[in-house]
Amino acid sequence: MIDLKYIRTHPQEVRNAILNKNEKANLDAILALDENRRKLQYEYDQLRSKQHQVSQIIVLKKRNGEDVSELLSEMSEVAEQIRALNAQLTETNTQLENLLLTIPNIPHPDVPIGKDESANRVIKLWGEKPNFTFTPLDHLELAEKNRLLDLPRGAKISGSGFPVYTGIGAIWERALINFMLNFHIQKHNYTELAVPVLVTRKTMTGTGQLPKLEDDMYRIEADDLFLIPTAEVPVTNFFADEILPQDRLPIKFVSYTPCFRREAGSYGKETKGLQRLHQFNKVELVHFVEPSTSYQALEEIREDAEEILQALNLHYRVVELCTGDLSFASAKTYDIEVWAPGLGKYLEVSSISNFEDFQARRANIRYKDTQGKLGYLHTLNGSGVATPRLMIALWETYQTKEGTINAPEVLKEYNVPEITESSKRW
RNA sequence: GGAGAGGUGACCGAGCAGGUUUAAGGUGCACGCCUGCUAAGCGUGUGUGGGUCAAAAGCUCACCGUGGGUUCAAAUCCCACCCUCUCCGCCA
Repeated sequence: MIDLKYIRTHPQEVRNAILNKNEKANLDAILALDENRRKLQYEYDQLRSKQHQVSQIIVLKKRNGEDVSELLSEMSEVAEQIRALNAQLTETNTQLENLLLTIPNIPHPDVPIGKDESANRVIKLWGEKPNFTFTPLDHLELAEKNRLLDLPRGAKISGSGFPVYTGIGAIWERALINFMLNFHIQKHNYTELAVPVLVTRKTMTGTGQLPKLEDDMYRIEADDLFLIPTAEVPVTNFFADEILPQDRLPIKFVSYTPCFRREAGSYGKETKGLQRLHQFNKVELVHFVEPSTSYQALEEIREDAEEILQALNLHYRVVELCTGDLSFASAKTYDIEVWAPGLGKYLEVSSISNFEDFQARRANIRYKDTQGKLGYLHTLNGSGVATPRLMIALWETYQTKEGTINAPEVLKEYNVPEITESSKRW
């Protein structure tokens, strides 16, 4: 959420942000409602103040046995006006709040302005595309050969986009999650959180998924709960409506959860194999920081996520998103894209964003600085990383001429078996 | 799901047969005084948000789980909901 006072004083800047992000929001309506609200508030305050004063007079007169019936009937009218004003005020505030929730975050000035991903900037390449002496298979072919996945049965159980990992495929999945969690906990000093995957509407609004993306969320209608699209939602809201002392910052959480996305409107786009799913697993990194340090923290999370790919020795690139490709709540985002040799393309495995105080305002997360002053802290997060596309890159990168798959060194510590002919155990 | 108890400021805790309580008192915290030092004691201050103001001060409004309602007036009365605890039932 953008500060209403800021909108009032910098309307053009907000207008540009909405435009550059390809969003729609009615700024004029907000400004008009704001003005009306302040007018109503003033009138309401005046009348309430009068009511308080007369109330004291009534008390005194009654005590002296004087007649107060005239005052009462006079005040009865004032009360009626107050009720009417209050109703208008409540209505105005509700409308204003609802509209405010539709204003996207303002991109950081450094972010390249652009309509879509064609304006994104590749800012880094790490490693090289592996060379094969044979034509590499894609992950689906490899999975079939080695019985690592069963997508048809997943579709039978739940519909398309709900994968079943089988045998060693499942073991690798579990090991990867464990590896990434331990890596961030031990090397990067994160605290692990195991959180609910069903959350309330308020929680979903706090991080900015609602109201905009309701159609993309799975919803449990009977209880008005939502399945989380990312651990960002429950983890960031962990401190909702709280005030943290500055000396506790930064706070860094890592959390593994399954993630659920309806992907409404994206059917047919890059859906082959594990590329786009309704349910997948992800390890997420979340930071709560003092505002002046948030861009430093953004780089830190990017490095933390990159190190996972480095440890697995996978080629990847880092992309800085342009304004048109930024998410609703983000001020600046990096995507990390890993190379998938079988598919012959880069796949997004991590998205790292600084939300500045946008989520903190929505979720009401503040901090108290050393002078005792209150302010909204900054929140950030990044995938560290999502497993399906990571798995694609792993299988496709570590495949052999025989169609088997070697295990990366770091996963061997997790007793991950090599994937060979004899791996087909069922 | 049923029955009961409860939800008040950083914390504890009074107020709850409506009106000088614009939330008592205590603890903690901050500053000051006193003291050889510490402790004790004394004094002062001590929330959040909105409005007004160039800004600060000041003034003012709102906030006693949340949302409605009754009333000239609500922490206090009424209704609905949420959360916590205890017991029962049901399920793991």
